[in-house]
Amino acid sequence: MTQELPSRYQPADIERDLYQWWMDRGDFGARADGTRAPYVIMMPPPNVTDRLHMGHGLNNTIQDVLIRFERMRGREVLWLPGTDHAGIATQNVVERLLAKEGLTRFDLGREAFVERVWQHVHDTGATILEQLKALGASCDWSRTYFTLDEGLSRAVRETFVRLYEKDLIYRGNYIINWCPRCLTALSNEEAEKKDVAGKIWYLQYPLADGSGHVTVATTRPETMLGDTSVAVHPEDERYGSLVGQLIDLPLTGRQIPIVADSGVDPEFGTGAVKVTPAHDPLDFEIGQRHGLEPIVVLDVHGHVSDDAPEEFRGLDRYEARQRVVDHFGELGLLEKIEPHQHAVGHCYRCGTVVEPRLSEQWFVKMEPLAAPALEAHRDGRLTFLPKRRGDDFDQWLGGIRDWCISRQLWWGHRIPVWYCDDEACDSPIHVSRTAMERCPSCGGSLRQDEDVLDTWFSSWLVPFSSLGWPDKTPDLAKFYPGNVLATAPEILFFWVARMIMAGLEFKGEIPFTTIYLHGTVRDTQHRKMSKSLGNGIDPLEVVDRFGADALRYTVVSGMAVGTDLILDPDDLENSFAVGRNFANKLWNIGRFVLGNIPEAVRPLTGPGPNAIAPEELTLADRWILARCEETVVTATRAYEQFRLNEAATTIYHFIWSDLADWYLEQIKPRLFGDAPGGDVARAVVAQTFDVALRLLHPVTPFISETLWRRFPGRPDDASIGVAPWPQTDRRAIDAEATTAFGMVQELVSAVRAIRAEYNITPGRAVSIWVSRSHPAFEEEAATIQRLAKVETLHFGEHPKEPGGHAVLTDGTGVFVPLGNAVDLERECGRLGSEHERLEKLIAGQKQKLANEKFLTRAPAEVVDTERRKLASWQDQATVLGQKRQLLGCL
RNA sequence: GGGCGAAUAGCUCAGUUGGUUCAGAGCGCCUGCCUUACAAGCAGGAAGUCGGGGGUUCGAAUCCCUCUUCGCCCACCA
Repeated sequence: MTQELPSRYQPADIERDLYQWWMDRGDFGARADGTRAPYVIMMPPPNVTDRLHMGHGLNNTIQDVLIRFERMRGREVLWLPGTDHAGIATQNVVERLLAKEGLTRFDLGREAFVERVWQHVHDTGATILEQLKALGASCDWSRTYFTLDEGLSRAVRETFVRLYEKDLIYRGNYIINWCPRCLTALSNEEAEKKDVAGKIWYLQYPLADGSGHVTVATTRPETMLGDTSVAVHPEDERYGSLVGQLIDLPLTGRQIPIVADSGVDPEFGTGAVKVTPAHDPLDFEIGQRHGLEPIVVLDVHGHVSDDAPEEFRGLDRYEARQRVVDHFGELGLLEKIEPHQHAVGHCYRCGTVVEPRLSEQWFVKMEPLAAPALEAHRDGRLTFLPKRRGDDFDQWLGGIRDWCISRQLWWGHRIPVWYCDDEACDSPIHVSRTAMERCPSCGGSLRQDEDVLDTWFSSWLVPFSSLGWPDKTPDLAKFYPGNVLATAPEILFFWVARMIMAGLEFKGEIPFTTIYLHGTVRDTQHRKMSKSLGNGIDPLEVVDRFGADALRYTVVSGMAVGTDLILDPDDLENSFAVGRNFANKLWNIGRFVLGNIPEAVRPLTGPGPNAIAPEELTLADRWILARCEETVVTATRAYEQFRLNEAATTIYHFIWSDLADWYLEQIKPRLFGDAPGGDVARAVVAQTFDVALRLLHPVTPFISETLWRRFPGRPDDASIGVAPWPQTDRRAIDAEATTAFGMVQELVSAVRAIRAEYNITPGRAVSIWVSRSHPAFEEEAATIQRLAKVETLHFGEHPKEPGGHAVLTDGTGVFVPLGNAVDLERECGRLGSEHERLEKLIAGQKQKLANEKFLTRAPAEVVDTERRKLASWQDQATVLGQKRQLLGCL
């Protein structure tokens, strides 16, 4: 595979075909029967509501980096993709589409509506998978799942039945969060608390005996229509004598008692609470304790129900609120109104203010499930990145409440419960793994529960349901438990925590050990990207314009663990410049390198007759090989520790600064023509670039593969994706070469700086004097001459004439004669400020080294280092002083 | 109301356990270059009292306290 590369980097030309080639090879598929150690990541299944956004781009890039890294390291890698039916979210999307046609789901009826949703998700589901491919995601597509697939549905029913049989699922009448728009119950997590600037109304409730009134404070006056009592704290002296008395509840004609309950906070409001058991969780509990019959005064739409006084019936809750307040005002019972900031639950899918409402629902008893999960965290089996997310996890599990799992929706897993129609049946409720027709106890006809399950009730099973559970499949045996879960922190409770609980409950093991909770993609104002704000970025647009590699490199390098990723949706060019520039650079390096190693290169090591002997290597060769080793060590460790940004930027720096800016420039003369040493340079550049590409492959798969495959002698069927990860060998790091070539770099930079300072045109060669020789300067003299455009390199004392001066860190002086070009004043100023800086450093350092405490308490090696630093600075200062004298500055 | 995090160059952010190469990168900006891989580039440069104050230490961007400003999570004070 050595055909020539196009001269321009056009990602679109390579990515699509390359992805297909990978697919055809089958490297993304995992083998359940293999002997390699498994490495498993479950993709957080994107919702089929819509195509992917940049957050998915980030999430899946991270996963693919980890997956490709481990695949190259020889693991049996399974990255299992899927999509989520996303019950309430998807139903909402389709309902909105219907609304545009002037229809509601009720116009269609359940069956037709569900059919309509299926149509929608077929489209979006397919688009999502295509988008993932465009990003380069190396998933095992043969195992792709959808949470409504028959297999996963079977797992859902299985778990429901098992939990029911263990008494961990129950049905009951409790206060739940109700969305009056979606017309369904929500879990506590689905009711997002948002701070709202509201009001608190102080209402006077007259005592029935006419002896006065009790003032209650409320943020929801409309609920007073359903009040069944007023509660005070039992030890609240202000109200002690009133307990047991009756109140004439205004507007309703009802009388309600004053009760004492320790759930009341005497500090808040007036210390007297109006109790609405049907519309408030605390009130519900108080009602239960005092045997008060709840009155549901708000219906499913949030309108006042028929159990309220006639004049309010049918009113929207906010209209009713105003009407109630008005009435109290007219009756002279409205004591005061205060502004009040408080947290109000909002439906996480439509944003409507949820209404706490008494309703019969199915629940999962969570405490027994949470305990083992808590333990798994506390005994260190779970690792959270960043660590502090583990505290959130711990806190949530510690205070966990039961999970309302029934939803009054049509799109989702139907609850596997059947009710007997025969009222006389003594066992009317049947929970079953399979459809039931007749009542097993009385033979009567059955009807299935109309409701569906919370969408998360299928997602929490994914780590094993996607592998065939409850069957004992080879996949399950090989790939459960998995390793890493990478997702956004928003779904830590919805999904991650529940997966851990389900894994422990149904499989006896945590489903993964590392939980990588990455940041959020935000715009330049740090706002979360969203459709409604119009600040989203379509990953496909980025891929089209700059390539998947540019997208991937940008997001990986730009985000450390625990931080967000800021991108400007109005300036994609700038946002993705880092990745785009780097991809382009790689391409050009590739063109240069591959164009200069047209044939197989000599082996760098080994006993073969053609192998390169160590003494054939130049200093530059040894240096770049050492830098390459260092990069392998650092990057590998960074990948292992999930510091992907560090891995990416380390490799970037090696390729761009070390390899391209220095090494490639250094070897050019050897490469051109039949210059001596060309074979060695080719071998070294081939080796180091090959390693660099492999290190980089997890981040930029397309371009690394494209270039890597074209290396001379590469078999046509070789793929970098399954090439071995570079070995790390610290012993191969040649510290001496690193230091020595570093001096050469320093010298070249010093001369360049002087040239730039005095505007010496790039074409004009100069002579330079270096105060003392050094083996590195001798060996790389030609390099110095070429890279700094030096005609003659002199060693020793320089002529006494105007020129530019510099001092290297080891005290070596550098002189560039400039004839009349030199501006003496300017040069003196430059050297003067440099000298000043050094003197300050020296003074501080002397003080430090004179400090008895430092000498005795600091480790010997630190003291030693500091001494050497001082010596070096003093050397530099001396040389600088001489130069200044020569120039007549002093 | 509780818990937690962040503040480093104009912008976006690195900085692993306090001490070599600790004050860095990319973008932006300034200067000069179309040097036959790359102008999406090359070379050089300006720019930060590491949010304020106090403390611990021989030594602090790094540890402790405090203040300010942002942000996140949790919460049945009606």
